Amino acid sequence: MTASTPTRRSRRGHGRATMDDVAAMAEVTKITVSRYLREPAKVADATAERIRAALASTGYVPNKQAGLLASGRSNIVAALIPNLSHSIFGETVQALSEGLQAAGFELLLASTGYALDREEEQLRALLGWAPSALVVTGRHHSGGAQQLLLDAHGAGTPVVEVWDHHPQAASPFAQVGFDHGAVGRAMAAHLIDTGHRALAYLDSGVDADFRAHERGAGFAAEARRRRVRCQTLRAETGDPFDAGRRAFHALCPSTKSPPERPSAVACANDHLACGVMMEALATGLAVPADLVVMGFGDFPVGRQLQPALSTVHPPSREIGRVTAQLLTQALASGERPRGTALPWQLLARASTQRVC
Amino acid sequence: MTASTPTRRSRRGHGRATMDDVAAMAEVTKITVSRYLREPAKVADATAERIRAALASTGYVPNKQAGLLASGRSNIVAALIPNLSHSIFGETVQALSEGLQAAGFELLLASTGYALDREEEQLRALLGWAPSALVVTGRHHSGGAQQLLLDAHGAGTPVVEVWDHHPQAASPFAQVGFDHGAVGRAMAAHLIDTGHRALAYLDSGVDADFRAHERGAGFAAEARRRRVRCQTLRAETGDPFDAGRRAFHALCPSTKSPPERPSAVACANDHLACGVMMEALATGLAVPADLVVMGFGDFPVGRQLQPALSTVHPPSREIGRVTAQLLTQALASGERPRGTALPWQLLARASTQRVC
DNA sequence: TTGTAAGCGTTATCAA
DNA sequence: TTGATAACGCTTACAA
Repeated sequence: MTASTPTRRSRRGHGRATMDDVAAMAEVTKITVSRYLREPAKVADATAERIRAALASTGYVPNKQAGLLASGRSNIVAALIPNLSHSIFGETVQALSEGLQAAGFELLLASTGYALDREEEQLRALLGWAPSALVVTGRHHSGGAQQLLLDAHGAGTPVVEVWDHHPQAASPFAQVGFDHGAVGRAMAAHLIDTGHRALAYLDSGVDADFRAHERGAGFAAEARRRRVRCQTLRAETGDPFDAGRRAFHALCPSTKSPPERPSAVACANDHLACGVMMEALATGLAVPADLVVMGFGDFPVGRQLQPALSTVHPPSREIGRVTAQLLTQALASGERPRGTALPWQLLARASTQRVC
Repeated sequence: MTASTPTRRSRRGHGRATMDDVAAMAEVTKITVSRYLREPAKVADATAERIRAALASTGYVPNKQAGLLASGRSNIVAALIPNLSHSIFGETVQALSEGLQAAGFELLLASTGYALDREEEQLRALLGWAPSALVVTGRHHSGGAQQLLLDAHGAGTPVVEVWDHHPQAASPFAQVGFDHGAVGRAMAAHLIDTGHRALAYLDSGVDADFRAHERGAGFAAEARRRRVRCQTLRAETGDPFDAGRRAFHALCPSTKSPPERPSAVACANDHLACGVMMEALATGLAVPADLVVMGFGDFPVGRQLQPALSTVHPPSREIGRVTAQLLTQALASGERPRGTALPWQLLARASTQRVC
């Protein structure tokens, strides 16, 4: 006993113990081992005991490709994310991963690096795993990618678009996120309500950051509706702090003062906003007295600045948590997942405080 | 011609086009299709043309479980990371993912949430995919996990420990990272060299953050060697900014002044350091005049603080990049990967500047 | 409660 | 240049 040299018969196998090895040691056939692994109750106690011993002594690890191929269903959820080094998506992925793991699913991850042309390629690679469900970011996809998603959807694979939830544009897929246009409008409204009549939106320099552009569009629309002047500027690519710094000078040349220049700048994210604010302070403008700045994302840095940065807190973790839950339910019941709009919060901190 | 209804014969299949469907349409057998997919040169031009057409019209996506099962090798690299919402690991994972994808590998990701007991479980799940290589964080593993890694290593699967590189402790696995003890010593040396004689290290509150503890040990050792007094405090769990704030009061009660209390505090990470510094400033201490603070990680926030936070810049992206490269080479050549020590940088910014 | 037979979709081997 | 056949390691369906 216990001498655990598994019977090696295979020519192609990779040397690990197989179910047959375990079965031989437990003096049963592999189907009984398989059954024990999935429905232990259906195996006699004595047999189970022998199988347990064999399992332990061989160090058996089931081969998933074989199992999935045989059963026809994978327990993989494939997710395609723009960028993982961005803590915002990191939180979503972390929560998604936790939720899925708890339910026995595995997360297969790919990132596009915000490159639209890589989306289709990556998606194709992910689909090769025959995932049980797909998670993609946003509702804007390249033509090829959209078709792949539609095919998967058509074949009954749940598809969830995270970080977006557009009230009108009826996507065929479930959306878990929020309306970025509404966020943009709320940002503009906040600034207008606190007395500003010359606004600017500093948009993300990343082409494929559609959600930032959408917030910008909402921002501009609200300004138009309220008949307030509004300027939009696209940030340069590269380090967002530096881009913000440079954008400040483009928006607020020292020769001008409001309403010639904006008295309030909203940014596509907190890092840009940070740059704008630091540079404003360095130039001698007071924040919020001379210039008001707000960002998006509620990055840790914003809370620590002097003055603290007003921003919008997105439901990053919630998106991951809810998506995991939705998918778990959908996969268990066989029904299509239904999207959810998740709440965000406008955090009016010191950087946009009205000065008396 | 385009009528693309694949022959559905299977009872258990999941409805996608298989290689047989493509073959039937191209009027060859599946092995020829398989060959075309892997070695197009070995297929006659006319045949290849028909296969291409069939491929496009069926929208065929190869089933990886089947391919991997048959070939015995997966192109999966499995990685186990403490936490993805932490931007430090996010950068590593992003770079790893980019490098692996470029070489045709896929990244299967799991996170332990810094829970040691989950490591073995997660590792076991990852191993089920018969990954071509394993990436784990650090060199401290639970007993079961260590055994699993050793087994994999013994079976010829490359194993890389990232974010660590211990000069003495000979790990059987390749290490790509740096010596945290050395970082701790350098931090202490920096503070002592700038005139401080009462130091403190604020350690991470996370039990499994072994690397932070190791930096602390190095820090304390250097202080001892230089005969400088040094105190170590474990941060509370929870929000690191708040933990830093509270730790400040524990370390520097208002009743004491140096050398009764430390004149320099090094922290396990920049967020803790931030908390310490903000609270010091709020309490009326000047930084760096009355108290010097430094962190670790070079988080974006540190550069933006007033004064800018001194810190250590770890090679986060480099670790991912080099690991991908190492594994790609090792898998191509069949040789074991060899570890690398990567350089970090101590960034002495304003928060530890000597005051004249 | 346990087992037999067939099959999942692909690739390796060897033959034509 | 192409194909027939047998794996790969597991699960489903159906018996015993």
